[in-house]
Amino acid sequence: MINVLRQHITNRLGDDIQNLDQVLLAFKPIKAKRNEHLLRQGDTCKYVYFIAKGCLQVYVYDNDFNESTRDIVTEDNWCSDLLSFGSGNPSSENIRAVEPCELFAVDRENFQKMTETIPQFDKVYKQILEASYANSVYRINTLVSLTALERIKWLMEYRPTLMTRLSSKLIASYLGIHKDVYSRLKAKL
Amino acid sequence: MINVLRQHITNRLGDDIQNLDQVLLAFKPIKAKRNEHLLRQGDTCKYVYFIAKGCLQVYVYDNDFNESTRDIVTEDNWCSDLLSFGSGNPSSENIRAVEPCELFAVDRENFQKMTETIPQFDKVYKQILEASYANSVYRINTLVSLTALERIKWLMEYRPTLMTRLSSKLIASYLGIHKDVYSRLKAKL
DNA sequence: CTAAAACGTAGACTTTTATCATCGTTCACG
DNA sequence: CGTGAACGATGATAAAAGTCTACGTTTTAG
Repeated sequence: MINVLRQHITNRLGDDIQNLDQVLLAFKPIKAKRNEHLLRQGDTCKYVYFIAKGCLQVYVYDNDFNESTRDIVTEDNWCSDLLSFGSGNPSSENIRAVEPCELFAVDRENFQKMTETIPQFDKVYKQILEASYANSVYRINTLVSLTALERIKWLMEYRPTLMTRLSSKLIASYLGIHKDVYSRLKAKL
Repeated sequence: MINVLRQHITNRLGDDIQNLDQVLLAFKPIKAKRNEHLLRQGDTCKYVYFIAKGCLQVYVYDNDFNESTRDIVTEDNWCSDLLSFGSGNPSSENIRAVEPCELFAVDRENFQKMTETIPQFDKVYKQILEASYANSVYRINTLVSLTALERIKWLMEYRPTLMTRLSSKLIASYLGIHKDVYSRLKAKL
């Protein structure tokens, strides 16, 4: 399974990477059960996770204790609260496995050491950041410029597999609408 | 005015930076008039801007050709469409000066050369990315978890100067609500 | 300086979204 | 297995947000 991570990195940096085995050793394999939490708000985010298999939800609670999903991350991607991870400050977010997951986790100490000593790993970090940022930018633009119905259509076009793979409740919370509304609008397509 | 940029960098990296003068030379001073565009959707974003003075709006158009503001960036911060800038692909965003601005612009060629050859500048780039990303994460969480009224209160608390400094129209578009709604809700506080 | 344009507020009204309750269905777990 | 909890759909209703018009004020540009 670690080969999924190896492949991910070589795909991005080419296969002439020194220290790749050393990098891979810093990652701990972790299995997360469905609904298991990897991070709770108030705790410091101690790891960056690479998802080899499964799906993670990053969410916050609104004033009425409903979940609002900032991001849904699937296999072959990275997931963390990078802000808390980088600063050591308590996180305001929660991360939960919405499917049984196979993950690789790297802690802050190893992560920082590698970004400082292994230039290739530093590039990986920048790519994680850039990809996360790109994703965020698109998401903000959809949230501020589209209606609920348009956001549903957007998801169908750009991340169609999510809609069949995940519960309606989760999709609705990702789109920033209520599950009842999602159910009705979806029926009208 | 270039000293604002010099100060910004030394504040973050300490003042023992080699090549700082070389770095600063790569930045072109630019004055932008109120309402002048620095980027139009469809064009490639050629520069990263440092704002020494003034305020920039990053926005997209929705289906009805209304502006939806992804971000508002003020002095002592960086602004760009990093996705288009990094990839060279056409941007889907627009950037406009909402006040007369004094900017420092660095183009892609110089930027990439510096990230590769000057480790200190690479750190600056990572900090720009991290700050932009952190900002985006907060923004997504407010957009998915707060009502219009709550978002107004949020802005009053965390970016109060924006509310007095900018037009209601712009603030409303930043909050993802219509100007009429913003006007009414504001009156009810 | 002045006319035109843009802006901010307000009222009336429509549409969209949220809330609440209900009811089969599905799913998880003992 | 069976049973209790979670889920998804739907109707009725309430609340929130959007739309349109109007009007006085401010800003802009010639």
